[in-house]
Amino acid sequence: MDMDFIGNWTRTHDINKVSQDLDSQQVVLFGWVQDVRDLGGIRFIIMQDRTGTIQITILKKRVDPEVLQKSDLLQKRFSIAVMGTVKKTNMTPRGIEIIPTQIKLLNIAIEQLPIDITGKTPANIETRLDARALDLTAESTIAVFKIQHTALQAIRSFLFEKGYLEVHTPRIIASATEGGAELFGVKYFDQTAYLAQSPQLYKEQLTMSLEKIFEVGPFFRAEESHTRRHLSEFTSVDIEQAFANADDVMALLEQVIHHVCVTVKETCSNELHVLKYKFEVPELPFKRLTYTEVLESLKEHGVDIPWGEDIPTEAFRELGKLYPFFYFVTDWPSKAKTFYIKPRRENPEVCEGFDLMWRYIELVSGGTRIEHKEQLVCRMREKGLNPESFKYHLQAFDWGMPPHAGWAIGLERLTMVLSGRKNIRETTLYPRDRIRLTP
RNA sequence: GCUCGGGUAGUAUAGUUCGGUCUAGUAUAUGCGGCUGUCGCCCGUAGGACCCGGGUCCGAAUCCCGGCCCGAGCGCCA
Repeated sequence: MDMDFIGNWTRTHDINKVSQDLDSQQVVLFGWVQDVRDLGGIRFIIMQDRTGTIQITILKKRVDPEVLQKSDLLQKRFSIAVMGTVKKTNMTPRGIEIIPTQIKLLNIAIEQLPIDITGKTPANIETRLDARALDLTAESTIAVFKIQHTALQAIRSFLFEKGYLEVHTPRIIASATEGGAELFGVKYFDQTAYLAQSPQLYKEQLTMSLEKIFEVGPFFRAEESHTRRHLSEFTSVDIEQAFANADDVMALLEQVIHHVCVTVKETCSNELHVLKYKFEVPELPFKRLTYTEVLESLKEHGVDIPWGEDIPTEAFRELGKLYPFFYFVTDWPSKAKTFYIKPRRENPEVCEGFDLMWRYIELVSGGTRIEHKEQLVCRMREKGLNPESFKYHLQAFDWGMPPHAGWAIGLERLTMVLSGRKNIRETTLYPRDRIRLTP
């Protein structure tokens, strides 16, 4: 099949920018064939780009024979350019259609696509991920990532506005940053290195220089987790701030989340409509429950957890039914949190760590950090960690480490909340999990 | 890692309980033909599948054993 060249054509409009205001004007559109409906004497080409779809209408008796001939060839996913006239009409949902004067065929696709991109016969997530590049062309999939983009943009602009500096810490590290989560090892010349599970230690160190920082980036956990909310590679939105405590960063966090919800709701109404999903902008402040209150609340509903134990998933699911929106869980037992979270001065059994939950999903975790070296070393030992392997981190505490606090949002989990997806792999372009390493 | 559940055309599924009209049904997709206002177009037509290996049996998609792959939940973790 002969292909055309773009030549001197330039795109004049994104497809969603073509409106009734452009009636009778000539436009040049680039995109793909999403669907062809041929009724005999009339043929409708549904053309798609990342912004939406538009109908190209071909009246076979009236159209230029060359255009007709070209349109005979078109199949789903063929990449095309269309020059044509915008026509106002009451016969399409958008009130416009394109009457083509010239069509260029830029590239072809196979006849039998591995998944249905129009949504008529939805495929399972596994099948979709195997053909992810194609799956990502489905309007509903695009919608998820537009929402993610909008959320991230909202977070960034909010934090920039508040004076946070965006930073980039290493992904390749020499040893465990936190203990706990398993690390992926990598060959690093003649040494063994690891993929970072979090920017935690670096961002803490940066509070003694840049004071208020944030970072968005991928982190890696070599856990055996096999659930709808875990990934081996995920995107973390981290902040850390000097001269602040848990209360300060919780207040910041709920404002960030609120701003994200408002922004997504305002600017992604089409995407939310495509996804058939609605959410309410949460009211501030978010509910704050202490760990002890959570246990009491669970006990009233028949779930008995001894104080000090971690809260199992099943209990969180129960809790999510009682508090179906955003809520904080604060004042965790010190032994249930990592070493760098600060125990409360008046009662060291509990700490200044918190989680922001959405129903049963842990969206964010954070807290006040320990700023004194001796206490930090002491906590490392309690957790069975060797302070020697943290010597480069610990030396920073000799140089005027300020009191500080911070948090980390799981971006894919936040996207689940904002898009109503129930599997985290739907909110990641190319997910990596216990099983999947491709595509 | 543990416990369940599953593997049938490109996709999504029915059939498996209790083996036999299963020559494996349906939808959608694909090919071909028809149709001038569709928008999940419609109508006709064609081709297309029982994860692999072994066993029981006159007979296995269905039962048994082994393998491979996948999902959900738990644990771990965030």
